[in-house]
Amino acid sequence: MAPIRVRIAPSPTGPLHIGTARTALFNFLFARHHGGTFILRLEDTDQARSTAAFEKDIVDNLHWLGLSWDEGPAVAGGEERGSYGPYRQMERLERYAEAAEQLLREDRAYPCYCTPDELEAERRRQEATGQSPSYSGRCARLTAVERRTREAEGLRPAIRFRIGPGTVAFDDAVRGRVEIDTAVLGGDLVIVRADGTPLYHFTVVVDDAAMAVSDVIRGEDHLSNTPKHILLFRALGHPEPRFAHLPLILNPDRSKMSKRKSQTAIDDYVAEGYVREALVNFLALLGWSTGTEDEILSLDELIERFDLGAVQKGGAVFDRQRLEWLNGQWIRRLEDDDLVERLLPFLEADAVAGRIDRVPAAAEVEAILPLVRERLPVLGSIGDVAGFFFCEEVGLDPSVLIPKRWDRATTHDGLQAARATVEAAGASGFEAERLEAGLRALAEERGWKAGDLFMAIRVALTGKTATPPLFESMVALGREQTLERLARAIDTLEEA
RNA sequence: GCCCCCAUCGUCUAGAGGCCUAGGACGCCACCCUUUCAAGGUGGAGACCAGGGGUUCGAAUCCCCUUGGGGGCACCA
Repeated sequence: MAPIRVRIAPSPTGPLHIGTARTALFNFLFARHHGGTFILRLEDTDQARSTAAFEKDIVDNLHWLGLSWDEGPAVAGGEERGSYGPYRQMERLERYAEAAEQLLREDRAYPCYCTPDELEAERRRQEATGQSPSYSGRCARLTAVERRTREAEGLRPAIRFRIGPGTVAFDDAVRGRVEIDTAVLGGDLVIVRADGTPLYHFTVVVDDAAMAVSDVIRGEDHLSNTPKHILLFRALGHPEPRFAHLPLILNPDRSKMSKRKSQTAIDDYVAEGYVREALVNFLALLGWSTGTEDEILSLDELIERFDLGAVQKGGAVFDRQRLEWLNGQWIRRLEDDDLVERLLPFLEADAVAGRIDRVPAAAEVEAILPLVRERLPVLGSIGDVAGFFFCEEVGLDPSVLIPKRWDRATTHDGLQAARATVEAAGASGFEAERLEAGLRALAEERGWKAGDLFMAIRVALTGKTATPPLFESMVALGREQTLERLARAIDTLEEA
């Protein structure tokens, strides 16, 4: 059997899309599971929409996800590796020209002089009469003389591939046998534009053939196009690869996931603080499952257990809540120093945005990790959860400062007593258990509910009612800061 | 319109004829833990397996039809 070679072939006409990432992942898992080769090919023949910035976004984010490829551009705009290159379609133009030439020579393709306007009009007429849009084949039987006449008129032809009668069948790895009548393919297919640039259905086949791709694993949106590809493989005299069409990722309304209805750019998820492990884990389980009840799976585990045959046929709705849960699971599993390193950029962003006053050192972040770890649904929440540690002052709203069951006087009283207690504990007593014991004793002595006292202190120190554990937070904040913030809260109550 | 694909809790899914009075996870609800928020633990609600016909001793699982949903039909990818 030929070696396993699969590819992901994004076009740099937009940022890396969730769906593309999922297709890349499945190709990657398949290749790694079988010890095959994973290829990245950039389909940049749509020059009007392709940009270097999108290429960078795609390549960088694929790297970020950890989906390393064996052949293709190593980095955006950079060198390529692999012996089947080049891996950018705009650099493969001669090959398409040659292949088109071959098809022309064998009369499996022909020049078509119809203009876009004429074709558009034809399509309109067909739709108006309830027919399905299909090229009439007007230029299919032009004689050599007729062609010369048109050339003499200065007309530049597109090239059309002849779609013969019959039915094309293939065995899809996830769907089983699929048969499609070629009559339904829309007529002879344009493979090269009038300006000489090749079209997708053509380049994909020429390249998959040239790159010896063994398995084409892609989204279900290509299922209906597969017969065109198979016909092209045959015309080119190349054995066709195996096909596997993955179920689509869906918007909440079950339509194909789109930018309009969902957040589709991987980069946006990165920016919010989703970790690669969670995204990969989540995407892998969208449309595939291990058949067991295991849900938290690392990339290595996914590789080991991946099975194309176990892929679901129906589309899967992208459920953000489930992704968020998985993200929390993975954040809890990261090593301390790793998590710190991933948190730092978010703190830097918070500082730039003025949400915190300074960027803490790695050691400081590591020190509060136990306090914040299980409170981070995404890395980007670090500012909300722990920002008060890195602010000079905290915003104090008297109405929040005063606990529900307390009034202003009690709160003032409570904070003053608390401050005295903390101060009396001294530097040596500034330790979570001692602080808690001292403050509990204070509450008891004054007949206060400990929870109320703690809440007043919590808000005084953090400005919020939902925070990491209080006493550990006091320790992390330091004695001086704690006393200072308590004093400021007391002042605030006096002024209000 | 035509063609293709699909169909188990709201969502992701387990299920390859008897183990299913359909299991797990997310979300939701309750309780426990608890200084708040999380996390964690326990329990619960939630699917007449889209509907109807077959096949079979027996069907979520096989076949057919219907319905519903999705995708594709470009000189986009």
